Amino acid sequence: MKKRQTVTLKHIAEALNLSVSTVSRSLKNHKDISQETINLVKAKAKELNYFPNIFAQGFRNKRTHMIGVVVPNITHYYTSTLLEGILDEAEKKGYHVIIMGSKDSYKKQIELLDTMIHLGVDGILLSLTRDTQNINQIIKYIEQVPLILFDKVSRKVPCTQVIIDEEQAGFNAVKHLIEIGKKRIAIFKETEDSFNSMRRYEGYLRALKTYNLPVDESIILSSKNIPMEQGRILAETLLQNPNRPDAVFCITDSCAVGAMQTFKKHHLKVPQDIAIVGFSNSLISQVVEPQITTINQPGIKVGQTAINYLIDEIDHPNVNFMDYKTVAIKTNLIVRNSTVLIP
Amino acid sequence: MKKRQTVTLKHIAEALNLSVSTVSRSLKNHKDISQETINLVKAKAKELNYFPNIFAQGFRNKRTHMIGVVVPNITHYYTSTLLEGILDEAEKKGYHVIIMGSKDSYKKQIELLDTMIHLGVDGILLSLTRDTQNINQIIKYIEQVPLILFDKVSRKVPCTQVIIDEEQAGFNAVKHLIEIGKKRIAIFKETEDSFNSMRRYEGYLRALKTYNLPVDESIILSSKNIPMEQGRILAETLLQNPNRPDAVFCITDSCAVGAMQTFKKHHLKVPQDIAIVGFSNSLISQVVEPQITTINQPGIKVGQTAINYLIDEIDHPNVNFMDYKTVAIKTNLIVRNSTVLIP
DNA sequence: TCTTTTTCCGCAAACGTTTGCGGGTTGAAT
DNA sequence: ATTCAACCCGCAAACGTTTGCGGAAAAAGA
Repeated sequence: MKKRQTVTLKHIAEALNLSVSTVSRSLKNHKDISQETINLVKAKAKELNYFPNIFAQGFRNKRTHMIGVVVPNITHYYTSTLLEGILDEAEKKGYHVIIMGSKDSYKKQIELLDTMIHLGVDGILLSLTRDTQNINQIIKYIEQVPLILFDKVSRKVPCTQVIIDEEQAGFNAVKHLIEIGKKRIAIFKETEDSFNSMRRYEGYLRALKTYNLPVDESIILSSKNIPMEQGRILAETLLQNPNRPDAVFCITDSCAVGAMQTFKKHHLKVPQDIAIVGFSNSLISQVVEPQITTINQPGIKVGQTAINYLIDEIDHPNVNFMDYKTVAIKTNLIVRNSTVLIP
Repeated sequence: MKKRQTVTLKHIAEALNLSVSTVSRSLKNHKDISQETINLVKAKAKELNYFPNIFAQGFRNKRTHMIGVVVPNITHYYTSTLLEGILDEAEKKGYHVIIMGSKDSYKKQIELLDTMIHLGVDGILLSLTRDTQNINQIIKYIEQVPLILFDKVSRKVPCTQVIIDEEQAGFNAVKHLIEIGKKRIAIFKETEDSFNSMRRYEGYLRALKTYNLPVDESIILSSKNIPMEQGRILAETLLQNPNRPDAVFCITDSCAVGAMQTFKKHHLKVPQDIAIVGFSNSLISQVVEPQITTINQPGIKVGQTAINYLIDEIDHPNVNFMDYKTVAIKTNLIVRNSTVLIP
């Protein structure tokens, strides 16, 4: 390993018999410098393959052009689409991204945020862990650095938030079930500490209300989190119900797959006997038989939107504390064979 | 947004009536400093919540404690497990990670590597794009900064490489098919420019040879890349074969799922009529019916191993150019219903 | 011709940390 | 009492970039 090349302003200055300051100013088109000199400097800079030393810059100014991203779990498919949007957009705008995973631990989340601050990031994109109760801790960070919430958010935190329109998505899912003639629609959801699940549930309720269907607590099933196994368990529970529903809206695709497996095991026909709608349009929703009708979440767009709002906030630090907004990205329903028979 | 707190060595020095240099040395246990002073300084540092300015440090020394990771595609599930291993291990070792995606473009890959160098990363973890022909470009980077290849690698690049033992995995997959009594085993693979696929294919050949089965070119099917759709197409092709195979080893899980869909469409029984082995142990291999026997790749371990070798190389820059090695992480076969009937 | 303005550029300080060097103090050895 | 280590610690320079300030040269006005 050789020492890496390191051409500095000084080299350009010496080659051109100019001062370092003139070179520095030329490269950023300072008005004090003649166009002639500017051209000269830029040419020489390109010739020598000059690149500013990020650390000297970040040290002198306070800008580092780095953005920190903290998410609960990196290996989740939807998360990776969010990250893709973030990374692409960041690169376009000349920012670099540092990603860290909090493993859904509040304590770890705080540690990571501290690290980010100390690393000197210009701003932070945060997706909250499920057990984020102590909002005050988070608020302290907002006072130190531009921070916006995305995906897993909380209304209680006063900052800009970018999410998908969970409520509308839930509404559309149930509306679809109603439109295909289902009358008794169950829901498998998470317990109250999940913001996303709560909002989807609100959509469910609004749809029932809009179409004058009764709300029956006995077919509203919750559990702490919803992996596939939980879908099976809730499905078993549901089948105990003397008045079996003719459809179920599952808050996640995994849960929907688990539920479907159980229904099939009990020789129920999907969608004739019981229709299923999932959430996420994950890969598995497309490979099971029948394929699952689901909500498509444009993760890339959420990521892009989030980082653009963040960069905007970084560039305009004057914005008022109370001047934040919630941005809801629209979803779309993808209809497949778990709700309607397509030849 | 308030200005962020910025406790420097100077503050500690003034509070203790010491010089900045003494404080600096105390914090790194320099032998010139008395234990008494060291304790004093460390206590005050903690009290003031001092944290070294990364940029001043990275500027002064040449170490940045940042590691660059370049992968073809972030949204791939296996990639995300690799990243998880990398991120966790990096954090433990006090490094930060910058991730960038090359979108499987060679040109973009080069751009990203340049960016990483200019960013001043201490080392680079690289998973090659498929179309990486010009190895010389890559070698230039090796001369500038510690770099190791992982997952998607090339033997031609002289540096440490961390991969799974693809050949052994391929061998084990086919060996399993032979052991359950299959005699005529097809393979769906990628074309020659995929290192990983080539190695798995070699394992396939070795297994046939070991068990004295003939190699039949007519049931060795390749295509440029292998998504699910391609699995269906290759399966259709295979069914044209007058002498139908009784098993197929698919180089990816997606491909296996596609193939299975086609076989079922043609009313073939899996595994009785034709058995299937996939590769990756991805989520979809577990949700289709029947579930797919597949190779489990410990992505987290690969990631951990890769970054540990890299950090080692960073810490010992004296190592010789030719002193690199290839590390192959063992895989394991997960047997499911696509090869044997489990009640 | 002399002053005033404009244009263009260099000087030097500053950011926070690290480190070679040199100097002061202490205690022990001569 | 003098010398000599050993032990602590401070001075100052350096890393590459940015920027306020001041000044020389050229252009304009009188």
